[in-house]
Amino acid sequence: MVKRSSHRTSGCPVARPLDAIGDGWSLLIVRDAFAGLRRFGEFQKNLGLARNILAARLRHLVEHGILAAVPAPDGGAYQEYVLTEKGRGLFHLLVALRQWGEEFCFERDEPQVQLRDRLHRLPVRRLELCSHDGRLLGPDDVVVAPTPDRRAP
Amino acid sequence: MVKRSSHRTSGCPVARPLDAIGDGWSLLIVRDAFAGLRRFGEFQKNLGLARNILAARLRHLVEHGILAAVPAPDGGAYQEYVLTEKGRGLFHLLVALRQWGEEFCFERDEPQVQLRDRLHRLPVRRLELCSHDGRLLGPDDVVVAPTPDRRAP
DNA sequence: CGGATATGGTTTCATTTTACAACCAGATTG
DNA sequence: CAATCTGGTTGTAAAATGAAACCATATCCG
Repeated sequence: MVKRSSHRTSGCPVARPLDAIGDGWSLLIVRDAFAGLRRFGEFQKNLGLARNILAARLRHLVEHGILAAVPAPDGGAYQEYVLTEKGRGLFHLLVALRQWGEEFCFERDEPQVQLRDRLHRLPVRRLELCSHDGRLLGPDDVVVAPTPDRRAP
Repeated sequence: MVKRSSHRTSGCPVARPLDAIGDGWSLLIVRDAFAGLRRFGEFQKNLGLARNILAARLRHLVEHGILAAVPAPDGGAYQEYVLTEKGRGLFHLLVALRQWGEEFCFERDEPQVQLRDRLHRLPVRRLELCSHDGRLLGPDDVVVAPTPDRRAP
């Protein structure tokens, strides 16, 4: 083998993120971070993965700027892992994963959980992709095209 | 080692999908399937991955009901791989991945592509998560709660 | 103070997965 | 009927994964 293949140099914005979050654990760590978990032990207990793997994943997520290791919130001697702006940007991705899981990965008679609006405690809508003028868009309604030059002047 | 850990039995709808699409290639295959690719050779050439890995991934995606291997569209001797309903359900997930990649995985001066409305060729909006009554929701505006019993009567 | 225990990892080693390359079989082409 | 294209299936080596053992600090408890 030569090395696990990297998508760093791909020009496709679907491919590049997979280096950072394209494994079986990273997104679950991020999910737990959204849920408020911060400490190594909390993640380890909640996810049940091997500690060396968790350490490697946390390091990886920190390197990719998704989590930040902050030194000590309450004067404790250890560090905590908190979501960065980039990490919080994964919210819609997690919601998409969740809604797809809800719809396609459970039998009808299985107990399940759902996302609700914190204010009224009612189920949220499905994610929506809209055109500039507000029409709902599906797979056949979009095309990919070059982004206009964004270089600083 | 015992076996790569599975999330099949997890009750969390974020975790379960990762067995099906939680690796570095599956989502790219699905992306290409959305783009209209169907044949083994097309995927292989476009993705540049090893043929045995592609064969394994395609088999895996078919087993999970994301792709279907249809026998022969034009009387050809080989099969083609097409998205199922479940596979098409991954649209929003791919869009979320794409938008996150666009925003956080490119330098300002890199050439890039974006998603546009096919009708007017204008950039699409960001994905939106809305409450039942249409308010835009962020990470702090939602909670998870048990889904009411959905068993058939 | 001194030992027990909790926390946050790293190390070791066996197993699995990934990747590349070579090979093979059936269909198509010349 | 030989060459070649398509769609795979073997090898084989490197790398990732996972369980358990180990280690270094901190904190608790008597």
